[in-house]
Amino acid sequence: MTPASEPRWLTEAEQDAWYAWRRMFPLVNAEIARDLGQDSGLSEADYDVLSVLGSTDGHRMRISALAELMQWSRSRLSHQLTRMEQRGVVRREDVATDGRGAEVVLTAAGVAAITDAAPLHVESVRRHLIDILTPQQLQALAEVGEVLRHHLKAPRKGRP
Amino acid sequence: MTPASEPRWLTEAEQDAWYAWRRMFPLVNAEIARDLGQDSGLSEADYDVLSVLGSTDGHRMRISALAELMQWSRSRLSHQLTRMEQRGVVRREDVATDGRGAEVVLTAAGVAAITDAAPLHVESVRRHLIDILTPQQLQALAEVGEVLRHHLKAPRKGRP
DNA sequence: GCGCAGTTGTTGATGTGTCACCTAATGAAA
DNA sequence: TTTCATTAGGTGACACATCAACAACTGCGC
Repeated sequence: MTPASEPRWLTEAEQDAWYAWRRMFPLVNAEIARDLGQDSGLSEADYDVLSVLGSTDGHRMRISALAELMQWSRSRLSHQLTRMEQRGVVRREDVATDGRGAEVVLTAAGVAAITDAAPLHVESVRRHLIDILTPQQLQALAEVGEVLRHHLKAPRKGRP
Repeated sequence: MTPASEPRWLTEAEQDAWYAWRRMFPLVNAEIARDLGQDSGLSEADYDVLSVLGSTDGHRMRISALAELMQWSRSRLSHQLTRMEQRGVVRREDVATDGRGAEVVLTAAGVAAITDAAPLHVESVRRHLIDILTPQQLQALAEVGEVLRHHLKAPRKGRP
């Protein structure tokens, strides 16, 4: 087989972007996750599930649909729902039209949890991210996210 | 106690930035981590430790210094080093000047692992992030990282 | 020297994500 | 109807991160 050619190492500017990328996300998210735990006793995973369910009508959703919407594996969601079910914030229900399927439903406690948590969480996100950046910087983030998401769906070329 | 005032919900533009933030990082990093595992049999944590040690002279470092440099807890690093030591890529050594202390040293296998992995990893990072974005977007990322990192060290104001 | 607070590094328990594998049900083809 | 590939969802083993607790050692004040 042919020997690998010398790789294109990162330039100074590229390294800056790469290190920023690697560092900023875990740091900021850790702050937000810490707030969420202290303020509301929820993990980020808890919050994400609750907030999606909270914005559906009937506060319910087919499990596989929820997994796809959140871009989670079914396995991960199943484990997460088991934990949340034990804590009483969601409930599983069989669905009549498909014997294999199941739905998740928010319990009253679940509705209360997300209703209480949401305002505090928004403030936390503002404090640690949104209010720190300029509108231009926020727009740049959204733009980068758009480009990357688009590229994931349709990669320009496969592995060399 | 006083009732909480209505929170400042996110505007459309702010939501775009927030969703981009939440989604792009895990997705892109999962791609890069997957490449790393397939190409080199390493986790991201493995790679980070190996690459830091590989760029020190003597291929060795005091454990607490390594933890601080990587912004890891000592506990996390200790567990990680135990796993890596079992796989033979690093070795722990007592340090003479301080009976409490210890150093990590790359083994020959460790040097080979990082030497082999680095070029493939750079290509992967280019493929999934760097080469997709324009120089302006890369600079924006670096700038945002800088602002956020600076803010973490000196928050403008405490919790209201 | 003696006592003691602080540091270094490790360990075990717990919670979570991933992977491979499993069962049950579906729907379509033979 | 019988077969069979596919789909929905769950389970158990493992890898990893975090937390609290711990032992060993240091270096300072006395």
